[in-house]
Amino acid sequence: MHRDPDPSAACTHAHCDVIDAEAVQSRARSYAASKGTRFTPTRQRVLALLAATGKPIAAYEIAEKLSGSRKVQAVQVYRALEFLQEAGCVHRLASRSAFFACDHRHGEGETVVFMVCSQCGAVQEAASDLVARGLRGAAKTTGFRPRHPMIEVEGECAKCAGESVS
Amino acid sequence: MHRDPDPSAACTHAHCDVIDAEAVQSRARSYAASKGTRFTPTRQRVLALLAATGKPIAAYEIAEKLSGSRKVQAVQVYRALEFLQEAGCVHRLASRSAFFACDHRHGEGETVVFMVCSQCGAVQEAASDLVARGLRGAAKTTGFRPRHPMIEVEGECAKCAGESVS
DNA sequence: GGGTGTAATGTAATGTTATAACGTATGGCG
DNA sequence: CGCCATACGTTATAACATTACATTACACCC
Ligand SMILES: [Zn+2]
Ligand SMILES: [Zn+2]
Ligand SMILES: [Zn+2]
Ligand SMILES: [Zn+2]
Repeated sequence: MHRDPDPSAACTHAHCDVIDAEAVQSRARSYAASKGTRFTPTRQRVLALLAATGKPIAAYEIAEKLSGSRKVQAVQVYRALEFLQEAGCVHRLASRSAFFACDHRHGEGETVVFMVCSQCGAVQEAASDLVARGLRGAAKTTGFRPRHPMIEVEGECAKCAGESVS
Repeated sequence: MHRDPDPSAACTHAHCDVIDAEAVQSRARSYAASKGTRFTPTRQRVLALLAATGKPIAAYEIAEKLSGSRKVQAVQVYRALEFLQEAGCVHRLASRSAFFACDHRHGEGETVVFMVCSQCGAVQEAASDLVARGLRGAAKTTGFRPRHPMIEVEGECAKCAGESVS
């Protein structure tokens, strides 16, 4: 997600950009250190799966994919996801009740837009100052104090839009 | 929701603005007429409840509240909500999986911001052209074709913010 | 090494939100 | 009335998420 397409990338999935697994893992690791907690194997496995998948997937899907001889229960996945979201490595997409990895370092108070392709499901992120200003303006007229904006736009990514035209 | 506060309004709930039930019902009625469908009693009851409640409530909560001698099943509520959303009388709040009535007439392609108070749960709506432009700008940089934006901002409404200060 | 306390996990059950399937009823229309 | 589409009633199930509680793993100190 949210990286320039790289034709040489190891992704076999035409519509999924790959995220920087190294970067995102190291972020999780330092978050854990800063909180006196651990970046445990389960958390690592969930994050690695999300990073490799490159688009939003459901928690139960993660549980299934990680289940081998030992079955991974949904509750374990939710626990890992909670940690990873706090660490800023993973976002939840409310419109789909799905989770995806993010290798951005979002600044505090940054207003991020999730653009979700209705064809392939891939998500692109973009920070927009203009949107942020618009939200502040909208809030001002009613005296509302904005805290946590959530912006999800459904549409078609460049690849899918291109294909449907051809 | 989304009306100027009116101290003379019949709302006993300090934090819930009341919506124009008449207007919203007539909108549902004309939508039904235009589609050759009906604004049936169940649909009327769901809409009336939402209008009177003035803030988002869950589908199962609607079912409970409407249940008297005859129990109203969730599936009936979801069916009514589907109709009402198509009619533009009701929105779904993804961040809370809840539904609320709306007496706005949103223009086609209008970008609406839902501002949800984390204290009292009330929702205010505002259309923002600036946000719309921001979204178009963000989309442009990646070639994304936006279709259906969904913008939900959590924060504190003027009333609750005022109270917490005092 | 052994004791202690917190973080994390395992396991089972339950809660919450949403839809599928299918037969019945209703209402408009010719 | 007979037909057709819409809507409803009922049951079941899918999909998403959390609670509760017993147990284990780990860092820390002695
Ligand atoms: Zn991100
Ligand atoms: Zn796509
Ligand atoms: Zn509205
Ligand atoms: Zn409030």
